[in-house]
Amino acid sequence: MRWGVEKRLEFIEFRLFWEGGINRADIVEQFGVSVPQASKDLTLYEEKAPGNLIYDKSAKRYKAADDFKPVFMQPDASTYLAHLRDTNGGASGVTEAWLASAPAHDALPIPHRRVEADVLRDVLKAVREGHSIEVFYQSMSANKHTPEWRRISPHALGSDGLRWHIRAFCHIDHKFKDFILSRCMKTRKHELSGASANDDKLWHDRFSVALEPNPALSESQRSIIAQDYEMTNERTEVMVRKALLYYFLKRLRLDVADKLDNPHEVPVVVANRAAFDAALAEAMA
Amino acid sequence: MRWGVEKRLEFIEFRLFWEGGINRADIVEQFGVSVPQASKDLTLYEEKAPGNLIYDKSAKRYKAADDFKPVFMQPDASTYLAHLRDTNGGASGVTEAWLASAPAHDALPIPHRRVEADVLRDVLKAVREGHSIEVFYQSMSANKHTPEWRRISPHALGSDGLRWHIRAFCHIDHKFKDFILSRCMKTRKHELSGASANDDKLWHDRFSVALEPNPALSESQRSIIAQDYEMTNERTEVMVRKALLYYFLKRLRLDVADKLDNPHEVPVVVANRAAFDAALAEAMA
DNA sequence: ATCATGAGTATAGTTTATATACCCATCATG
DNA sequence: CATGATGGGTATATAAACTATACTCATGAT
Repeated sequence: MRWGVEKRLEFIEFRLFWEGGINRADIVEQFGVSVPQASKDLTLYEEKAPGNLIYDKSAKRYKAADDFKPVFMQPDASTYLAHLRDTNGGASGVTEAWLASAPAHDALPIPHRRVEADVLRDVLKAVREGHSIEVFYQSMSANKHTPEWRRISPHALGSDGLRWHIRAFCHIDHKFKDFILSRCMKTRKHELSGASANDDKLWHDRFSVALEPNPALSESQRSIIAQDYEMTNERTEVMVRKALLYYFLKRLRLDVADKLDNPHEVPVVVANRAAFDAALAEAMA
Repeated sequence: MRWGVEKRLEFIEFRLFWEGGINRADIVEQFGVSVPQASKDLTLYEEKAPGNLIYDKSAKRYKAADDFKPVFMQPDASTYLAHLRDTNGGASGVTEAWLASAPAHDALPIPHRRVEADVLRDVLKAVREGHSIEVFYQSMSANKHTPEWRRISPHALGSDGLRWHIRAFCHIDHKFKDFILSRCMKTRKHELSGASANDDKLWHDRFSVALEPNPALSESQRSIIAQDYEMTNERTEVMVRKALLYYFLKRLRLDVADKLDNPHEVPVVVANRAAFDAALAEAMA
């Protein structure tokens, strides 16, 4: 089956499963095919997935059968929720919007900072070809009050969940550091690299964070958490690069959770806290 | 032009722009077309976007021209980064992986909890059709030690950035509350709704959070921040539903930033803090 | 010198899709 | 209760897209 046809059948199934129904017009809108072709697609879908499709003459709409069994996709809640998030801001549009009758919804507005496409593109090129590069960078350290040109040898990108940064060898400070992408104003001057990616020890070394359900919760609550996080013996290990450990601490509020948050807001805590703190100290040195 | 063709041209352009080059084989792999068709696509791309494409005979690879000008997509860093994030866990696969020569990268592992597709599907149905529904829910409040059936009238979905919850009228507590999706084990018994979505005042009311660059930063740093966040007079307003205000506080660490974090980690702070606290108190009542 | 690789092209034939036209069932409306 | 609007189905002829196959060319590695 051709790629386009497959996609349309997948779309039909997506709509049936998540929104309960579909019309020819939906297919026409989404893919720009003709009305007869949309008819054929629905007929074809019925052939490939017999019994999933029921035409409700009264509602004038195809509906999903009660015993609907997906064959073109795995029913996955996180996929649907990702579509939902994408319809929210309307900005990025990574996924095509496959949702028609989405529920009322809202995601927390995260004020996000713009990354220049040309900057990212040039950084990617430098990583790919093993170059060093100069970035016009606004540092946030106290003694840097204006942006300045800095030569770096980038080798990877990292994300703390809210924004991406470049992992690079800094030719000024002579060590590997993080450079936040949105603070790179422009780039110039590709040259030979000043360091090997292999030497970035903190990037390659990982610390195994042991998580356990918050002991302040009831036994039943803990077991639910353990189940949700797919723990064994109420324990799970998350491997985190040492270069990302600090962000992990902050993002999951591990530094303040026990003091400031209610236990029911803190499903999991770090079980190997001493080792964690030691690894963090190493990473911050 | 047919939808499938358009998508392939878009793909060609994406690869050229972000990865600097493309081969016929890439198109064949991605879309399952024949080799001659991939050739035709490249020829067609050259027609539609003259001058963008340069064949490097030595490298045996099409490369992006120096003066490359996208015509099938807007060059958008966040789209690329979303692709990048998707290749990370490998789990969801919202976007098709369009990246071949992605840089080394890693996103902070956020331990995430599984949402049952059937639960979400049933909740969506209830929202769509204005039903109430029973969910087998593990509450985290101290006195609820085991999951129990609760009747709710859901009307919307909300996200705090880390996980989604249902916004619903609770038939036990007789008020609107949040029900975290991953803690809904199963659903049953659709009935008539117990409340109108319009009555959920905290959902519909929004508070305008005023953000300003952290005053602890230098003037230059503040002006950079102001520019990044597209502020005018070093101010920007973010409208947040009162029902999400508490999450906003926690996620952006607004409750602890001034005490525990270094100024350079906290680009923005709340400018209308008194009003913010009042709104928050109202929302938590 | 030979071969593998990646690309281009030509031909014949198939699949997919369009445009157009006409038919049917349901339901709301006058 | 006729009427029309809506949503769907189907038939035909035609056009576009795509495949399979086969052969050619240029480059660079062995």
